[in-house]
Amino acid sequence: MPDQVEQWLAELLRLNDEEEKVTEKQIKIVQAAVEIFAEKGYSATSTSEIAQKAGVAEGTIFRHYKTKQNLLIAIVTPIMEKLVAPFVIRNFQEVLNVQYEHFEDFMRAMLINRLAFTRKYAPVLKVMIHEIPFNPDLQAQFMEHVSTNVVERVRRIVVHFQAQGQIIEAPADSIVRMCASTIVGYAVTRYLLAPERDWNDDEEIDLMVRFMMHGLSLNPVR
Amino acid sequence: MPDQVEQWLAELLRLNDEEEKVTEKQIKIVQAAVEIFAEKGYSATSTSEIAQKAGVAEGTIFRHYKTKQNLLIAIVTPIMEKLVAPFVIRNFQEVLNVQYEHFEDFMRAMLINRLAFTRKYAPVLKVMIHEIPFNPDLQAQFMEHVSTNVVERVRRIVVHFQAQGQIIEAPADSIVRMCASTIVGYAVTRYLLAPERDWNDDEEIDLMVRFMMHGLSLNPVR
DNA sequence: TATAATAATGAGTGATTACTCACTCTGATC
DNA sequence: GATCAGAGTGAGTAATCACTCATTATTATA
Repeated sequence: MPDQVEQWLAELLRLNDEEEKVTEKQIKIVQAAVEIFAEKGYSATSTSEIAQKAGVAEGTIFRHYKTKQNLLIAIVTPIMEKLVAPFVIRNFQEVLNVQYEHFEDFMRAMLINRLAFTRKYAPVLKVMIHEIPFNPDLQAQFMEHVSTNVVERVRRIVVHFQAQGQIIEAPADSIVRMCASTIVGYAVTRYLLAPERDWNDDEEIDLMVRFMMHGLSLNPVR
Repeated sequence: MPDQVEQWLAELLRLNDEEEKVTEKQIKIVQAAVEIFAEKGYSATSTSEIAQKAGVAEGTIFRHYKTKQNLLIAIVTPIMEKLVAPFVIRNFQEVLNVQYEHFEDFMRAMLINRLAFTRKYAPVLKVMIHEIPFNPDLQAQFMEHVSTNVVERVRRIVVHFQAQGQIIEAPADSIVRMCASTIVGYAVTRYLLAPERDWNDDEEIDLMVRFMMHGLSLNPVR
């Protein structure tokens, strides 16, 4: 776990905002904070506990992150950005038209890609999910990134495939929500609720794609 | 909101364990606690704040609920039991065989029923969802009620309809999870994420049933 | 090696925390 | 009206909270 966290941390924090200097101790702090936040929740975690686990003086935390809340934001923000990154690329719609002739291919690709992301950042995503409802700053971030950017773009894709007659004519928002529920439901079960279970990811992905494709198909049942 | 909360509270606490005496102040305390827990989270809520909002001395809270954690449990436990109640009735499977010839009817009935429940107890369910991952007692309760009771029973129903050839042959757990994701995804979006949006519940329910039925149907797509 | 700048420290701060307890209040029973 | 039991109180407690700051250690540049 430490190795893994340090790996993506170094990666993330460095390419965050034009090469801000990040010290060893900063990495240790974020590392420890993520672990404890994910285990006991943000509010139930004390800064002294973080300092102890990070092997750092408590003052060091406040030297780099002025407040405890600031530390939370510094942890969640880059992950939130990376979470939506694949949807915010410039030529999203064009890539789609060219590369994915069928809705199914698009869904499978996205599913595999974002599921790998979830595995990689599971602890931070857990903290994110839990703290968004109680933190106005995170709420604003979430609204901007996920609601405004992602949902709106995916909506357009749904409309696109509806016009092609590949999926049913129903409110695009509802279609987006049902697909998102299927995927998020798996991600949560897979990595948060029962990560120790034996999972056959390939089989589950095939099943979900089938479920969603059939669910949105025009064909009548039976 | 207060009226609503008081209504189900009186109803709940009274038929909880053979008519334990519940005072006016106890109702006020639980009422205030639920509201603040739902708004800022359990750990971020102080007992003094609860006392203030309830119009009660802080000592009164600890007279009835020995600890803050105890108060949380006293709030969540009865709702957790009611949440799974429809699945735990004695002759669940028989009712099903007689009353619901088709999988679709069963799903629609459950969907409507549990969605009404979610609307009624939304604040407590929010608290429940947020605190289960961090509270061993609630975790144990959830495992017992939801995992052991509900999932196991619904699993058997899925297998039943699979044998009848009404739905696809896939791991029953996965089918249960995908249906649960669809429903929970709607409940969360409807009552927690965007409760102020204009929702057409009947249309959404029809759409979800269609989505799940098509998703699990045997027919090949296109 | 000297100097400047930044990183790191940890004892100390007032505020707040969950919880206690000696006490008062209230209403039912004899 | 005396007695008693439980409901309710609120000042008080030790512990812990996020955060500060004067001081020291480390590093980079000259």
